[in-house]
Amino acid sequence: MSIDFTILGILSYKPLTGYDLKKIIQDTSFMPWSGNNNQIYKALLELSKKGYVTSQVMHQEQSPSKKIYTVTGAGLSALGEWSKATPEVFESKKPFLLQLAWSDLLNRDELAKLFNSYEEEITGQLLMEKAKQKEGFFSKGRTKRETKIWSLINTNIISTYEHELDWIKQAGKELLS
Amino acid sequence: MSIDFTILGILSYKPLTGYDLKKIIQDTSFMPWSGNNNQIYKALLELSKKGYVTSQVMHQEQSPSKKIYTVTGAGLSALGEWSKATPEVFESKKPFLLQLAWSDLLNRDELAKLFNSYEEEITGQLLMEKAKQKEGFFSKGRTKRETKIWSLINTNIISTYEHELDWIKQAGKELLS
DNA sequence: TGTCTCATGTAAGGGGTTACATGATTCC
DNA sequence: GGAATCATGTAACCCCTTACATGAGACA
Repeated sequence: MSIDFTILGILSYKPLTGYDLKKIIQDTSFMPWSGNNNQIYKALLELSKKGYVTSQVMHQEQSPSKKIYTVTGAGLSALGEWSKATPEVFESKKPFLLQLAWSDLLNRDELAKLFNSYEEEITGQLLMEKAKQKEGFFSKGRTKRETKIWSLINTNIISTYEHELDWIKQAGKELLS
Repeated sequence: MSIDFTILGILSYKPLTGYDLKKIIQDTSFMPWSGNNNQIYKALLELSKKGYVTSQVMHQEQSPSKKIYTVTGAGLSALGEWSKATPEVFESKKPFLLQLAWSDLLNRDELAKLFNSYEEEITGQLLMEKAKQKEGFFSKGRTKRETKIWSLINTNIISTYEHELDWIKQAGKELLS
């Protein structure tokens, strides 16, 4: 569902091709899609049918032809409506908690190894996120307020991983000391 | 995939019916499934085929017959192997961040309303989680260590929502002041 | 009378994933 | 020569979700 609004949102920033959208979605961590083609091209077709986007074919000599998609007035107002809707609460889906739940089967060393590898994974993820944000699409907005909003989003993501890191460190101390 | 191990894990605590599993999965927040029947009964069939669980039909006079599932040795060792695997990092899928990303379309009042309703939703969720944990399956383990592990899981969930609450309050101050 | 709990299952559909297909250019 | 990037699309599959179906007893 919301991949539609994600696409409309990105296009509201500027007209882009499906390929461009794919790249943005792929390396924006708070967009929960693989960014692989099937969905994007399918969604663009549907959005066209609904009149939320229009496309223009650009022939290029060197590269293959592009379809540049532009959001319409109807698309923008649909996006605005969606923005105002009551937000859903996220569900905390952490596969690690599931794994941890039955880890009393493991001995002390195995448990310690599990905790260490999770800590390493999170640390790595945190570094990646920080790197991404420097060059990512969501660094500088069109208005001051948008820049501020995007900075809040980035803060949320980073601090979520930092919070998890704190938790796993504390948990390790409590369990393994 | 991991619903299989989740089922094995729960059954490792004690033998149960599909119906019991459904209820536990439904009201355990870190198990990311609807807990609705299709998957559970299907998974139990597959687990039977693989020899990870066995079932015994119990006829009852007043209620419908039950199938009580018990985890086998093979099932337990599969569960143990899975527990040792390198944990995946969770992805922070928060629909609210997606909604926020294009909220520069909204005016100040609409934005304030959006922030308030998210804060309320999270507050409500936090209360629910705290209530759940008091009576939930994952309150007291079989061993001291298991009790400690489950308490760490519960702490993770609660503090994740608390962290989100802190963030939204701070974000509101920064954006709307 | 109607809804809730116990108890097991089926049907249909949606959303997402990976992999495949094509074809040109650029870079090592 | 082989891999990566640009660019659009298709095919197959998996996981999960909602809704439906049945049928009995309990409770208001």
